[in-house]
Amino acid sequence: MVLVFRTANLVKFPFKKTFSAETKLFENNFVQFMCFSTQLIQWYRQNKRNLPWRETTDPYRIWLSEIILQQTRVEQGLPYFLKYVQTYPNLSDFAKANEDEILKYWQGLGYYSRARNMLNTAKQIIKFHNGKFPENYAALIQLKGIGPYTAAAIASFAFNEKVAVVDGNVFRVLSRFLGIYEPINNSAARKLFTKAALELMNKKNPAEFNQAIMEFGATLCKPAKPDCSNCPISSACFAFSKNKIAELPVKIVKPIKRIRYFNYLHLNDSGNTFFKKRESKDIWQGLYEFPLIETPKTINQDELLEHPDFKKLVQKAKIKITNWHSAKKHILSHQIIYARFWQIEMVKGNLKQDKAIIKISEERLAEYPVPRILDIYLKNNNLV
DNA sequence: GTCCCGGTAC
DNA sequence: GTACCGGGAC
Repeated sequence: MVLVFRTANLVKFPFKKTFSAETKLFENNFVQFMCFSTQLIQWYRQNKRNLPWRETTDPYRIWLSEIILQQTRVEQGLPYFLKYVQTYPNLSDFAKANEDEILKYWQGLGYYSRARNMLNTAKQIIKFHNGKFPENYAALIQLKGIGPYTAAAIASFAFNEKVAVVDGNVFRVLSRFLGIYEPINNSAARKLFTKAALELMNKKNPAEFNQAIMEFGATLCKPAKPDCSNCPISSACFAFSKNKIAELPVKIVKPIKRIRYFNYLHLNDSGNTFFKKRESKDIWQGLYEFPLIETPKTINQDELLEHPDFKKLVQKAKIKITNWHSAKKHILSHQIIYARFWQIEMVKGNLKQDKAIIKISEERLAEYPVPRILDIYLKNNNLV
């Protein structure tokens, strides 16, 4: 399907923000994206799912649906919506409910603060707004549980206010279509995308435009495997034309920092110490380190002595903790390791027989490959 | 099993 | 910036 753009509908690329160099080129070639709104709405009318909250302009029901749909897929949220509407047909019914009741119906949906906030907000509206739902974005966003997205959704769907919804779908659709490389999990992104969405919006029908762009993102311009072959605007789409669909939207990857506590046993057995090669599917595979006891949190001397792994290792040998160090922080791309080195004197007896643990002279420590954090420790203690 | 997705409150 | 949650894709 070829998209025919009418010159009369063109507007200038409305953003000062510099996009990628490619976007600039794209801008020259495809200023035609102005039929975006028309095309999208046309697509929406032909492809929309029939959903109960689309049959109403009752702000209460729209609010209910929008809160339920936060962080939630339509298919999962739908039965909850029906249950709530049936049980509480209007706001005052809802406001009279108690929290247990509301939460019971919410059970399984997750993010339970949404339900608690809803009850709170319902009561607020009864008390401070004479039971009448606030009718504009500014008033809506004051309410608990209603942020920028939900305020825009209610304001446009129920009252046709000219405000753009910016949810995950909108980020995706616009970043792909316009070639916006601003990372969507940056604080600057919302402003930029809100501006973009507002520029593209059909101001005569904000409600339908907002519905359309989100439905489009949810069912066609999906995060993975978007259905570009059936897309009515692919010919004007930056990502499609430049084969950049997979890289948009841009998201800053924030590695999850797993926090771990390592207790390294620097044993001294008359000039010898012990090393163990790391074999498991974990960090530092193949490197050597002191016998390690990993704990879920930081531990003190008594806790170390009582630790089952420690007891298993030492068994009946007589030992003495001669020194310990405060935990050293070691940051990897995806983990934070707090490593504490315990210096322990073997007074009498031997460690548990363990083929993996090798006994080595402290003079020869330098011959073994060790993780950075161990290397630093050994250097600090003049051992390498 | 692991990874990815997603609005708001604080 | 991080906690809150469950589901779907792989």
